[in-house]
Amino acid sequence: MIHIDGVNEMYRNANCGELTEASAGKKVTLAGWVQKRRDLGGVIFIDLRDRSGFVQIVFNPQVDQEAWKKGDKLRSEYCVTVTGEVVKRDPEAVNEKIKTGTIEVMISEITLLNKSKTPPFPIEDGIEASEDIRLKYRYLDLRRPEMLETFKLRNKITHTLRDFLDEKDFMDIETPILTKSTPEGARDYLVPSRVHPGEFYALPQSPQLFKQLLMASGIEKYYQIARCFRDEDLRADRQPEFTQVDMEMSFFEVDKFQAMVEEMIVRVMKDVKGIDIPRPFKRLTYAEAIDFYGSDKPDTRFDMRLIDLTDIAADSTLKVFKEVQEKGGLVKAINAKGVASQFSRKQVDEDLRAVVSPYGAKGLAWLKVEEGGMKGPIAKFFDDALNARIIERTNAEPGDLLLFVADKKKVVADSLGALRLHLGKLLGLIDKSAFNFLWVTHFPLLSYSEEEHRFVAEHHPFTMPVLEDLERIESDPGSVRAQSFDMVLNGFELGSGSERISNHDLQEKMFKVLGFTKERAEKQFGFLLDAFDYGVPPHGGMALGIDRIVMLLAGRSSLRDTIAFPKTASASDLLTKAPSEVGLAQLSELHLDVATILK
RNA sequence: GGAUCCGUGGUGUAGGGGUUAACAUGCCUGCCUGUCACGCAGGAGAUCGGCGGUUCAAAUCCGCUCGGAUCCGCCA
Repeated sequence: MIHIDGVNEMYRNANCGELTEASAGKKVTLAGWVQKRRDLGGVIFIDLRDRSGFVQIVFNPQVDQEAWKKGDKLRSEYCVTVTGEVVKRDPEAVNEKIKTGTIEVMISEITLLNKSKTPPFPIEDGIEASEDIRLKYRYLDLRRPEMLETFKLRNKITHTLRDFLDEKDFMDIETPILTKSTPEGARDYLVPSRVHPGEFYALPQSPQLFKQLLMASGIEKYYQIARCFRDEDLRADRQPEFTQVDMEMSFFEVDKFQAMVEEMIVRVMKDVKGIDIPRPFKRLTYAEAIDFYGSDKPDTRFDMRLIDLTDIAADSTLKVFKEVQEKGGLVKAINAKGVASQFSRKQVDEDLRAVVSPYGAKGLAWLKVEEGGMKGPIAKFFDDALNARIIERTNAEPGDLLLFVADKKKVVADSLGALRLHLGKLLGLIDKSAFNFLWVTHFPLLSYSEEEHRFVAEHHPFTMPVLEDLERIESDPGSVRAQSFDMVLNGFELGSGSERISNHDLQEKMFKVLGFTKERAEKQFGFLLDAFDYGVPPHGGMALGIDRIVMLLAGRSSLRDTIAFPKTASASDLLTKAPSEVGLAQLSELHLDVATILK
């Protein structure tokens, strides 16, 4: 695992974790860190760790008095190189719990390379140290085997991706980090220009424009493992800088491209996890995903679909149910099978309601299905005929718990979607070993922004509309679907792709629909429109988030565990203490000091 | 921008108006030649995140603040 090729043979000619009985009798030189010391007074045992694992080394005064004396001084995380003979352990001394437990190394020579302070937390798996301590001493945290394994996994994933894309004739091309700010979409990180007072570069949210320009350049197939930057608030699965495998190709055919991406994912899953993922992947349209699961990135490892009961609810005597329909809203429910007895009235009204309320749901109605009727505070609003219809629609049986939200479409989808996920986890309905890849296609091209009082691009402004919808782009922009697709894994969005607009006039029209003046479109994206005038091929592509892939394949719950030096929720780096203040001289040089700004 | 939770020896926790601030582990010293969560004996180590307030008395109650976590908004 660590290559033994003589490049550092003064320090090592074998790896700790790879020694086996086959090496018994050989003299080896190892280099690594003191994992654990067991000093029995005479003989001293030390677990010596390197990147490959660890092995027990033994200091015995009868083997070498000098080495034994030095061994007595070793402490946790001291960095050493040792030489000794590999010996097979006596049968009763074998430790079956460790990989190298049948052998040990009798040390005759030791060189202390560097001492260590006592580490703030033990360098081992499953530690309890809080995350801020781990991040402050990230270099120690990364020494822990489970962290090391995650980065080995990450390396294997990127390696496999590169190999695959290289086989498919994609060219790895770097695009600028200092680039142009395009305020559409996420907030940009800005970099002040020293040479151009008052002007700024932006760090790329993605290489989108450059990869499209590369298609205009005749590159035909491009990829990059690209760092992207977005100055938005963080989440457990969102960091301000993150890595994508970014792909774009000319003479683009959506289905063929998707098939290739599937092949790539299948390769990764096979090479990295040894798991066979069946193809083709499941597909849902955006509309179906929202309808069935209340989410555009549904976790399909369990079912529990959202069921539309708007029509039945409207026939009840419950006022809110009737009114919702008149206002264009929905009444939907999920059926939590067989768990009615697991939830007290209080648990539903408090615990489950707390799940839906952040999404704007004003209430969570519920019915417990019993033999011959329904039970619950709203049961009185439904007669037997309605109950029968509900039972039929929801496939309900005695013991089931039906949970209803009546509200605007978005609130119903968001809140029941969240409740579905919550219950899936709580009730153990999720097969944690499953990897459910899913395509979600045909997102809306545009969505109305209440804040900006205009339509904004759902994906980005370069996405090709579904051609048959195009006639409605001015009359009913919200109904136009996009030639876009997301890849979803176990409820996480891994990435988005689309066919791009490659026509000057259509791109101009899109900018117009998005509320750009001709001048602003020209100023911000003129270079792209110009490029479209020189025989740009039809093209498209997608980008997949590497950090999230690593997170899911490594079974971690935080993106931070997949990034060597991540940021906290407030976007700071606890190790380097970035961001930090800078001096006046530096600001002045960048024309950012108060005096210059006021001038 | 908003909500919730957390902050006590190096680390992880307990305590919750007056305590010698408890426990585990780690650390140090001594003893120990077959341990592998080594063992045994002893020891050091905490102004309870910071500031302010209430009180005779604050680690404990209140306010603000800093830091961390999760979520909503936000994330083309």
